[in-house]
Order: sequence, then structure tokens, then C-alpha cells
Amino acid sequence: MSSEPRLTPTSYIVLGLLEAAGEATPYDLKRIVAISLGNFWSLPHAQLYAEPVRLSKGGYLSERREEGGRHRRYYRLTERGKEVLREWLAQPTEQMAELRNPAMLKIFFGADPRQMAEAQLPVCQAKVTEFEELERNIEGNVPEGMLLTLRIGLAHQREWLNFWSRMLIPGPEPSEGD
Amino acid sequence: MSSEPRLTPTSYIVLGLLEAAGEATPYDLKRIVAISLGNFWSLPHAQLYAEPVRLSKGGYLSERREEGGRHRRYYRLTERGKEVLREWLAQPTEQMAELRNPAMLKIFFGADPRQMAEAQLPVCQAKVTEFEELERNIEGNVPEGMLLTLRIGLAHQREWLNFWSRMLIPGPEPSEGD
DNA sequence: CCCTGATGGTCTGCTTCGGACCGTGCAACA
DNA sequence: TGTTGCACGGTCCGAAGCAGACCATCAGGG
Repeated sequence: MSSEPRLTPTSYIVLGLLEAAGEATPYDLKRIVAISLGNFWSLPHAQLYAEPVRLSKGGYLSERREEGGRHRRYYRLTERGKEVLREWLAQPTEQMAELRNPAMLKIFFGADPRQMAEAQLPVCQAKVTEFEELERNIEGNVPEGMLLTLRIGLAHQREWLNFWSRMLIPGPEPSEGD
Repeated sequence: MSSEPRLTPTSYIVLGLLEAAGEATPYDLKRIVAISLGNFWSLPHAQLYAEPVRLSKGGYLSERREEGGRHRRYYRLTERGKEVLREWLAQPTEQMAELRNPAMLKIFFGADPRQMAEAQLPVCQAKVTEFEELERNIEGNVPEGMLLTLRIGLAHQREWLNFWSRMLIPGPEPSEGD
């Protein structure tokens, strides 16, 4: 009864989504991810097809197949699945996020911050706006946790916006030669 | 120069580090990463051994081997390596960072924010302190880009600190004793 | 001279990534 | 009324990244 396949973050994402959805196909999961979780934890859609297979084998999910044209797979949590999800949720973690921004990496190695800012600012601004709208739309009719994640996401996005904006302020000459 | 291996972020990290270092062994790179870049873009040390091999094959690095006991490999940028690095640095990118904080993921799926905050706060606080010290120590004697990345890293870390602190403020009761 | 621990390096198995590619059915339109 | 195109739903694969066990060299002290 111990670890058959080990459970990774991806596993818990699938479990978590299925708990909320009740029963769903990978395609459903894919769409849900696209409008929610994907904002801060993206994954290739192929994993949402592969992972449930692994989880079924481990007894965490039950599977039901459609007979008709597209043999859709419907997945649902088993008791065991619910249990491991509950345990995971109750287990605090000290792991922290990394920044991993490609533009930042370039700056670290000496790229021109202004040039990066010019590319980053528009997308960054768009993200902020998007998140703000999203927040307004979901406030009140969505679990508290999702709101919190959106808010912290927004806070970070604003921090980036701030950073990139500052890069563009025509400040003390970018001294070519000193 | 046939079958080029494609250049990934990891590749550019190695190239970038080598440009600064001149010549270095993977072990050198590993130590450099540990105290600088690793703060916001970590990688398993094994990659710092594997990647230079790939890069050498592609003609981006030259390799010199020690004769003695540990056949250390010393790497150095070739002209070609310098060139692709320069190109990469000059190329702005719109890609943005993801948040990917495991604690946040749990909260998204309904975990108790306070409980997570209790685990996150101490490490988070420690990071902030560490970064602040680091900033004081390197200010002035390090390339501008590295300072900038440290500063934005610090800003984000503070944002997290803020977030987790707020979670702990004894606010509208979620029942404490159950 | 052996033990221990730091230094320096290799290997392996699995997960994740990215994207190409494949059927099915519907809808536009010639 | 067929054909074409495209959105939907899904599969597959190779390459890159991750985690961590493990190995090999060397120095110093008992």
C-alpha cells in the first residue's frame, strides 16, 4: 500500500482539480487549468492526459470510458485519492518559489535593462490588468484559496511592473564607459 | 558544425558564467552558482557537468584537461560561444516568470493559509535577511545587472513575507481549536 | 598506514517540457 | 452535395531538467 507511482506536484494538481470537478476528462482539466491554475503554475496539456493514467494505476482515480465516437475517459477520485489529497493539503511545506524570469537572467549576465523592460512592460501590464479583472469577476463566488492565490499573483505582477517601469525612467545616463 | 544541440537557458547560464570566469571547471561553476545565480535560478549540479560537454560538442566551448590525479576539465568560451551569448543577451524576451510556490498550490486547493504561513514565514524571513546582507556586501563591487537581479529578488521576497504575515494576523475567526 | 571527511565528479531513473501529429465531426461555401 | 477547413479532443516522442545516490581523490590526524 505504500508508494506505487510516487506522487508529484502534477499528481496533486490532477487530484485537486478532480476533487473540485467531481468527474472530468483530461480535456476538461486542460480547460480548467487554462483559466485558473495556469496563471501561476502551467503545465503542458499532455501531462493532463498522462498523469491520470498513472494515478489510476495507483488506485487514486477511477476511470470510466465513453462508448461513442471519441472514447473519452472520465476520471473521478477514489477514497484513496481523496485521502492522499487531504494529507497533502494538511502538510505544510517550507519550499519557496524561484524567480526564473528569462529577462532577469539576461540582465544578470549583463543585458541592457532598458531593452528588456521595453519588451516586458507591455505583457506585464496586460497581465496586471487581466488579473485585476479576474479578481473583480470571481470575488465572492470562488473558494477563498483561489482568491488568495490570485491576489498574491497580482502583488508579484505589480512588483514586476514596478521594476520594469523604473528601468525606463530616463535616469542617470547609462554610462557606457565607466 | 553540423547537428547543433539546441541552446537552452541552462546553456546560456554556462556560457554567461564562463564569460565572467574566463576559464573554469564545472566545480567552479557550481560554487559560483551557489552564491549568486542560485538564489533565483537553481539547477542541479549535475547539469553543470553535463552541459559543458554538450556545448563543447557544438563548438561553443573549448576544453582543456588536467593530467594529474583528478582529470579536471577546464572550459573556456570559443569565439562562437561568445557570439551566441552576445546575441542572446541582445535579444529581448517577452516571457514572464511563473510563481510555482508549492505552498501556494496547496492554498489554491483549499489548504489552511495560516498553517502554510507558519511554515513559510521563517524561511522567508531568513531569505530576506540574507538578501539584505548580500546587497550590502556587494553594492559597488559587482556588475550592475547582478545588483538589479538581487534587488528585484529582494522585492519579491518581501512581497511573500508580507503575504504570509498577513495570513497570521488574528483576523475573522477560522475556528482554532478543532 | 588507515580512517574520516571534504573535495570533486559521475550515473541513473524518472518527470517535465514542447511541440508535432492524428482522428472526428461540424460548418461554411462553391 | 461534396470538399475543405478548422476546432475539438487526444496521443506520442525526444530532449531537457530534476533528485539524489554513489564513486574517486586527497589531506590530516590517530
